[in-house]
Amino acid sequence: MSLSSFIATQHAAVHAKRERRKEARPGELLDAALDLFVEKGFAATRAEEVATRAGVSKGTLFLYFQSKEELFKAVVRENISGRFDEWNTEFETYDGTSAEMLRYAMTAWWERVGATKAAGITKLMMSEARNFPELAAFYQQEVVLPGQRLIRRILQRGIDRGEFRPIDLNYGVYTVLAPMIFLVMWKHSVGACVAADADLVPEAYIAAQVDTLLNGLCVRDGASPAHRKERTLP
Amino acid sequence: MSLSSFIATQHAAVHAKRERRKEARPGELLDAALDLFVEKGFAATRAEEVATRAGVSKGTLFLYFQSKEELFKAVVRENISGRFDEWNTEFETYDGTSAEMLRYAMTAWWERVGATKAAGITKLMMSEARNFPELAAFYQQEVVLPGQRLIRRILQRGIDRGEFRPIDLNYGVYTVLAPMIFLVMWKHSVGACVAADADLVPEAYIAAQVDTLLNGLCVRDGASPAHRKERTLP
DNA sequence: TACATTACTAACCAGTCAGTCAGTAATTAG
DNA sequence: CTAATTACTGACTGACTGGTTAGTAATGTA
Repeated sequence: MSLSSFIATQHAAVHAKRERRKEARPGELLDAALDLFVEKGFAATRAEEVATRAGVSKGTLFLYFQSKEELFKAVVRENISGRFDEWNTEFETYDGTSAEMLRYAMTAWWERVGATKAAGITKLMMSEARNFPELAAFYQQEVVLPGQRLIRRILQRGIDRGEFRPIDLNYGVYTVLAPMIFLVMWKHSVGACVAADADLVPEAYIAAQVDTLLNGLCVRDGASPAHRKERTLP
Repeated sequence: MSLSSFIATQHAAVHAKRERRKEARPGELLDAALDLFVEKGFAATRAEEVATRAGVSKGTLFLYFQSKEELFKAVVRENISGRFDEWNTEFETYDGTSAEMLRYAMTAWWERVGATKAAGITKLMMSEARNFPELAAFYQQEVVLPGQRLIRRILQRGIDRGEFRPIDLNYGVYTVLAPMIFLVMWKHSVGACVAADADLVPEAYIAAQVDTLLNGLCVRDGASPAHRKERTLP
């Protein structure tokens, strides 16, 4: 829970007194909404619960956001959109090999997005896009397309430099995207309710995916990289 | 729509006459439920809609299934569980290379599962597991664990034969699983409502994933396989 | 202190939905 | 043909929810 919504909750619990804090409300409502949307999804989150967690009544929520859908859009804008500028410039100035760059991108993505609540929004959209087409279109424009462009640029760089094989980028993008989306989905579904999920450590998962992505499963013809152990045939 | 539920719908539409068909009802209800669960998810599917599509009233649905959750479990048992015996024996008798085997497994999975309505159940579970923990536990036992064991056996075979690198199988399983789950999620979310999805052809996607999975993104040191085109440095 | 403004609340509305049950009608038994 | 059985119906219940609004109380102003 964020500091502001903690304070809001304390206010609601301790003082029964009604307060007027026009500037703070939207932020507190957005924090509460993010928590609940991530935890329960869009459809299953009740407007009144968001309001209560933010320390206000349901009426106040609809005073600041004209509908539940608008509330959701505001949450996306607040937490996801606008991060892509930062990422794009970061990768323009990167000067290592493309393999290193891809590894860095995927590990950094986990630290800065995958492991945060923002990733819960990705899971939510994958889950509920079909039932809320307007939100899906919004998210597609605001998040998916920018993300795909970024991945494509990394792969294109590797191919241009002769480091990566000249694969079809239209599918190569998904080769990078799929393991990340899968991890988010898994952590927010199975991971949230099945105990047996402890054996999927995100950092190790990402490392394993990058390794296979770069080097493949098959044994190699050429020189052995350090990580590969030799093995005798049975 | 299956033949039986088509007949049921016709009955409901044409004859207003009430019929007694005790043996046919469960199957028709399960067919209708599968369609609707796949299309709208578990929570968003209304019991009455299932009944109507099966050509009966809501009361009749609850005559055959004691609750919506039990209806869902029956759908899973009918459509998914019990397919694993067939798969296991099929792979026990396979005698090609492990690379071929993996490619075969993933393409066959798409044809026999991914492209069918059954895959919609996978998407549903990933989406709603958190809100329905009991269903999640059921699905984990009935579907997820058997599936993971199967993938693990394929990879283990490759490693035992010296065809695959000796990777950590606990993560290797996800290397194979992730692209398939991602495809299902994508097709059932973005693919169901965003037009720009036409550029993801499942068969080509699977082929690209298998290729990268086996050979990696990086250019190779050794001899070129047939599919790899040589490319001059810029 | 008196009045005006407005952030905020709580009761309310209209609509939804899983699950129930008294009753109806198709079928079978006697 | 009558009576018993039972598959089936649809109206109903009670709980819930997004959104509205009349009214309340905190604050500013004079």
